[in-house]
This record gives sequence, structure tokens and C-alpha cells, in this order.
Amino acid sequence: MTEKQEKILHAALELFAREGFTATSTSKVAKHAGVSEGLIFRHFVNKEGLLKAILDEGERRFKALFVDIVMESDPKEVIRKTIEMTSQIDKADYNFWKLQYKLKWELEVSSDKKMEPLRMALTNAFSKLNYESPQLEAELILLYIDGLGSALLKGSTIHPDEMNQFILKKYNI
Amino acid sequence: MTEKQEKILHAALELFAREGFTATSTSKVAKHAGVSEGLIFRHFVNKEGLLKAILDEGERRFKALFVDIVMESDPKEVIRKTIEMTSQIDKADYNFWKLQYKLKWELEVSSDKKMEPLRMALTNAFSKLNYESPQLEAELILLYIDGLGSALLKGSTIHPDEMNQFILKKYNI
Amino acid sequence: MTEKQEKILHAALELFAREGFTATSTSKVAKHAGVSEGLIFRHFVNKEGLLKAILDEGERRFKALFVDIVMESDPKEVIRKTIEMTSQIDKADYNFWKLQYKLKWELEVSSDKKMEPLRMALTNAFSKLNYESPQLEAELILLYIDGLGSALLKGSTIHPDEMNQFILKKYNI
Amino acid sequence: MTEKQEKILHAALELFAREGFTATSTSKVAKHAGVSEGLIFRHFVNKEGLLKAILDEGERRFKALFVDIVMESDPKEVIRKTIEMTSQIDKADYNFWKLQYKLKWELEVSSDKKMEPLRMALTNAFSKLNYESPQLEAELILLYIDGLGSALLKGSTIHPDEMNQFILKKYNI
DNA sequence: AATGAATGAGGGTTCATTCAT
DNA sequence: AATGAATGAACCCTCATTCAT
Repeated sequence: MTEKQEKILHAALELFAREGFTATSTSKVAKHAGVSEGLIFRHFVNKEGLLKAILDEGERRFKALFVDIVMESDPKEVIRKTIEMTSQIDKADYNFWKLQYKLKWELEVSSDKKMEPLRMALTNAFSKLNYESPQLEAELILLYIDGLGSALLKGSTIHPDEMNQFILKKYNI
Repeated sequence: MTEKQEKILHAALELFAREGFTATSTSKVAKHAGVSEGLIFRHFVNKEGLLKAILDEGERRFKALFVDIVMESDPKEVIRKTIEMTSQIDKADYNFWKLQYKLKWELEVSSDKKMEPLRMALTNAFSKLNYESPQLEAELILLYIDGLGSALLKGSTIHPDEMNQFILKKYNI
Repeated sequence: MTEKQEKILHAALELFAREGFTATSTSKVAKHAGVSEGLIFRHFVNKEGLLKAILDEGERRFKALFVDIVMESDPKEVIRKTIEMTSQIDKADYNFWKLQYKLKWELEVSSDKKMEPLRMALTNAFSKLNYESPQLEAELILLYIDGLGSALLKGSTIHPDEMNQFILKKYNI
Repeated sequence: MTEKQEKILHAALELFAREGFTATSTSKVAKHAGVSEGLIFRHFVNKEGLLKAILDEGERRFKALFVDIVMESDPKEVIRKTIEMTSQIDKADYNFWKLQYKLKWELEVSSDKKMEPLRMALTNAFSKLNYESPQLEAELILLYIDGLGSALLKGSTIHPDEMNQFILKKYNI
């Protein structure tokens, strides 16, 4: 990975996250990265290839976020960690997460599959705690963190920590 | 409103909802509506004007959805109606709501202000029911319906009615 | 000539004179005249037909300006009247004359032929006054009034009367 | 400056001079230059940028024409050189000068300021020669060369050298 | 006589992409 | 690896003009 390659990826992430994939031209990316436009195509073949490179690179972040939850054996801890997930997001990764949300709607990129391990971990946790409908409980939490993530990235005034504590109390955590 | 004007609006709504605003060309809209491209501009001035016309026309749908909740005096009913809101959405309006979500991310159109009356109605309802943190409770429900709406419009397999009943039980409704 | 026809002609003259023929759209003319765009074509067939109508209507002004000079028998008077011609131009006719100059360059409408009677009258006058090169003298005066007209219509600061007096003195008039 | 850039400039100058700036489409320029239309915008940003490039490039021609006159110390020579200016115009520059005249009327590009050094040189020359109204004399000559230039570029039958000699005699030159 | 809906061609401009260097 | 010239298709939009009413 050349220095220029990284510059391109960084510029593209920022612009895609801010303006959207379609609305960002490769020429704008090149200008932003201080690089010739042709270089983008030499390294990433396509505009789509550029996007894929960003997403692939970011996949690791997803996993890093999940692994700690999925490996947890204490069911209450699974729930707590999931709910507090949004607080864990590094501000440096802000653009990456914003891009995820944007793409979910702009292209029909389903991030649903990525959530599957989380859903299973949650369902399992609620089962262990003898909740009546572990699947629905799990689903509800996923809806919550989706809504909260969306709100935070859109600049809502919600205090995430306060909100999270509030919900944790509902689960006696 | 001529027949062709309506055809344009209808085609535009469908395409904007499916492919996004930026990604939909005016020529595609025209072709889809069976109309010359120039006519779009004669009637709606701009591509943006076309979008605005769709949004303005849809504003009524928003209000129709809210008025019944905001006018309700029984606090439990307020909560129930809000939670069941997503079930109320007419399948004919599917495209309109999908467009709303898309625009929230594509352009930075904040639909947050539109939610304000709902937030107040909910906060008020939880106050009457002597909940400890009415504001947080209200916020939580808004996050839930945002997440649920998002999931449904994205083609999730969630069964909304089941989910709603499940949640209502948590509020003893 | 309907009232609306006149409104169209008036609006067109103003816009053609200000912005040029090509740069003025028929829709702008219609809007300016407070008239539907179609009406222009009903009355004048073409955008060119509209221009022709304006020019035809203005032809009379040309002739009115010339007839007094051409009919004059006193050679010195011929010269004087020609030189003072630009001062005679009514301010109400400003747009018409500006349009003439614009068209001379925009389309290749030669106004040269229209000058022919004037050229002959001048040549004749200088002949009578025993000038050595009556034709060149006549041509020179025509060049002068062309230059002066151009300067005045372009908003030059030249004082035309002072200038005219200055030149008349050169011809001992 | 690539070969294609020059081809574009050349084609544009010819077409702008012949048909006018507004009436010449960028696609016509591209076709004439044997170049893709997009290239025009890559090199000159705008249609206006293209015009500006032509004008800037031509500015040198203006200066080359003037500098010899303005630097002249012999007043009679100043007058002679000014009057004979139109004869100096290279036939290769025909299009450029035609464009100047066209733009004076099409856009409201005042070429008046460019004439200022000439006006001053002439006024000064007539002063030295003890003419009564040096300013008016200078102005008159400017009007004359403006008219003559106009006539020549419009294809008049005037014989410029003969005309110039005729006038020079009036100034005893 | 007059309107306003409607069109097809063309306007200037941006786009993702290719290629020679 | 990197550039910058070059392209052709598509973009949003305006134009002169036609036609039903």
C-alpha cells in the first residue's frame, strides 16, 4: 500500500461519507487526495473498486467491534456490551460509519448479514436469562442500536451514554 | 394538475425511491413517464423543484399519520398508536416513505423537526403515566420506530405486528 | 395591429437591443410583453419574422431621417444636416438604433445600402463646392457619423454637439 | 500548450469571429477543431474561459500595435502612424479584429479603455503642433479609425490606403 | 385572437474511464 | 508508479416551435 494509495482511500472515504458515493466524482477524489485522476483507476480499477477497497479495509473494524461481544460468555455482559457499542465507536472512524449508513440507502447494500453473529449472541444471551421471547428481545436491541447509531451520525442531540444507562436499567444491568 | 404532470410525479417518486435522487436522471424520469424531458422543467422548473413537488405532496401523508396521535388524550393510546404507526403505512405509500429515508442520508434533509410534535406527545403521555424519565422513554420509542421503519423498508424479515405487540406488552398496553 | 402585437414588438425591440437577437429567447420576449409565447408565432411566424417586423417598422425612421437631407439643395446644408444627424436621433428611438448597430455585427446585415442615398447627396454637395475629391470627402463624413453613432450608443462621454461644431468649422460651415 | 489546445483556440476564434460568441456552440467548435467537446472544458473550464483565452492571447497584438505609436516622439509621426494603423493589420489577424468588433456589441465589452494610451498620445501630438483643440482632434481621429476599421472588416469597398493618404493631407502629413 | 401544454433538438458541462508518456 | 491529455456518453436544462383548446 503506497502512500498515495492511502491518500486516495482517505480522501474517498471522507468524500463518500460526506457527499455520498454517486455524488462524489473521481476527479474530486483525486483533487482532494492531491493525486492525478488516472492513478485511482490504476490502483482500484473502478470507482466501485475504490468503494470496495474502503469497505474491505473497514470490515476489520466491524469485526473488532463484534468479536469482544460474541466471545463473551456472561449473558448480561453480552447485552451490556451490545447496547454500549455505539459509545465505543472511535471518533476517527466516524466517516466510516457514516458511509455505512449512507450506503445502506444509496446502494442497496444490506448490512443485515453482518449483524447475524450479533443477533445470535444476543438471542443466546436472552435465552440463558430465561426471557420469554429471546429472538424478539434480540431483534429489539438491534433496532435500538440501529436507531441510535443513525441518530448520532445525523447529529442528533441525544446523549448516548445517558440513553444507554437508561436502557440497561430496563434489563436490570 | 394535468395528467402528464401526475405521470411525471409518479415516475419520479418511484425512481427516486428506488435509485436515489442523484442517481436518477431527468431523462430516465421522462422516459418512465412517457413524456418529453423538457416538460419536466416546464412544470417543475428544476430537478430539485420536481423533488420538492413530490415532498410537498407527501407532507399531507405525514400530517395524516401524526394528527391522530397528537390529538389523542388517553396517554396509553398515544403510546400504542405511535408504536403501531409503522403498521399503518399504506403499501401504496411505500415509495414515499422509502424516499424519506433515502433523502435523510443522501441530502442532509433532517426529518427530525417533523418528529417534534410526536416527541412532545409521547413525553406528555409518559408524564401522565408517572414514568420516571418521560423524555428518555419518548426518545426510546422514536428510536424504535425509526429502526423498525428502516428495517421494514429495507426488506427485513421482521414481522412488524408481532414486534409491536411484544413491545406494547412491555408498557402494559 | 392589436395592442398585444405592439406589446410584443416593443418588448422584443428592447430585449434585442439590450441583449442581442440570438441571446434573447422568445420566452423572455413573451414574459416581458405579458403575453403567451405561442402568440408571438401566431403573429410573426418566426423569431426571424419578429425581427423583420421590428426592422420594417423602423425603416420609416431611417427614411424620415434621410429625406430632409436628400431633398436639400444647398450643399453646405446637406453637409451640416448630415453631420448633425446623430443629434437628431430621438432618445425614444435609442433602442432601435442600438439594435441596428448590434445586428450589423451579430447577423451580417449590411446597412450599407441604406446609406447609399446619403453618400450620393454628400458626394454631390462636395462636387458643387468644388472639393477636389468629393467621393472621399463624402466617405469620410460617413465614417465619422458611423464612428460617432457607435460611440454614443456605447455610452461614450463624447459631447456630440461640441464635436459636431468642431467638425463643421473644418468645412467652414 | 498542446497541439489540440491550439486547434481549439484557432477553431474558436474563426467561429466566434464569423458567427458570434453566443451563436457558436461549443460542440461546433469541437467538431471544427477535430476534438472531443469535453476537451474544451478540461483546458478552458468554460465557454467564457475559452473566449478569455483567445482575448488574452490577442492582447499582445493590441499592444504591439500601440507601442510603436505611443513611444514615437515626433508628433506628426504619431498622427501618421495612428491613421495608418488599420493598414498595419495583418490579414492573419483579420478574425481577431473582427471578433473585437463583434464583442463590443454582443457582450458589453468596452474596448474603450484600451484606446486610452492612444488618445493621450494623439492629444499630446496635436498639442505640440499647436492645434487649437487637441482633445477634439484626437477624438476625431479615433472616431475615424473606428469607423474605417468597422467598414473594412464588414467588407466595404473602401480603399483604405487611398483614404488614409487623403486624410493625412488634411493634416499636412 | 389567445393560451398553455407539449415536444425534439440542441445548449453548456461533468462524468468515469483510457491511453501515451 | 504516476501523470495529464483525451474521449464519449450522459448530465441538467433551454430553445424555437406546434398544437389542441
